[in-house]
Amino acid sequence: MYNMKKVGMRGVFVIRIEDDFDLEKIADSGQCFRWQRDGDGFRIPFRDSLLFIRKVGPQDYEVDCTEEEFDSIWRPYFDLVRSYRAIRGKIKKKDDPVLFEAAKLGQGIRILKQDPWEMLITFIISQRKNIPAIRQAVEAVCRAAGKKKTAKDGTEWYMFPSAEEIASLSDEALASCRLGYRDKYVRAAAEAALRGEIDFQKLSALSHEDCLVELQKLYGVGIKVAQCVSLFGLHHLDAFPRDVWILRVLDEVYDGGKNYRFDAYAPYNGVMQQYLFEYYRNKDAREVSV
DNA sequence: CACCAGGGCGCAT
DNA sequence: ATGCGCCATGGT
Repeated sequence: MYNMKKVGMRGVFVIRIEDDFDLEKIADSGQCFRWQRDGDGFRIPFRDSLLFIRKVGPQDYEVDCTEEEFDSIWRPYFDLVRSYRAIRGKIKKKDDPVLFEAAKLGQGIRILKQDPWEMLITFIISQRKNIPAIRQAVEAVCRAAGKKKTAKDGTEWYMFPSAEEIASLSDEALASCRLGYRDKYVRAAAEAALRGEIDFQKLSALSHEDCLVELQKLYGVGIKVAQCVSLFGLHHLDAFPRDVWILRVLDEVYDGGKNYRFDAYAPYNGVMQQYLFEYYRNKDAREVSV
């Protein structure tokens, strides 16, 4: 626990996180679509838990769970046992000034350990959508099929639905989530899961490459979605999803990717991908405001 | 191996 | 009001 020590304890307590950790940047990084801004903090749903977390000092965060819950659920979720500062330190300015700058601006981004089933459905839904639209569609699916929960403070929220819950939706109910042509992919994935054809335990034990091959056997899952599930759901940190922004930066800066040093950053190419994604997606806005 | 359709929303114009 | 583009994929 080199990057975290507790400062107090109660149902609400404050933890100190000394490693790279920036809630705003993680929330904006396109890996989680259900975080909700609440006052000066965030409400974060994960499986059957809801965490409220807010920054109360340079490295201090107030959380509304017990210490045991933080250690068993949220510390793994935030991947706090790993040093992202050390990963960032692998980037040398002279080798790659663009990635160096991206990582400087993206300091604080981490790769969350999210639920693989949720990631599969979420990234199937994500195709050809922008981030606000993904948020809306995912929330609609949760409201239509997920279990309703009430947090300790009375906040009502919906769990991400299981395969059974999604499969049991009528065509009309699923259509009401406005997933467009993706609804058939979502239904197919739920039915495949019910037939026992998706075993995330087995997938996470496979090599990253074999894992991608297996995921792509699912209807509606191509290389991009497979990489996202692998990175954000199975925590294969070398997975490198290529969305339009990454293809753009590879094309414009790295000669179509030929000059990008994948070998130098293995097995953390996925972390670098997050820095580049964030950097390039916000490039225009940054240039206008500066 | 190239297109191309298919939904719907965010966002700039 | 209107068109363009979005963390793609399957079909032809």
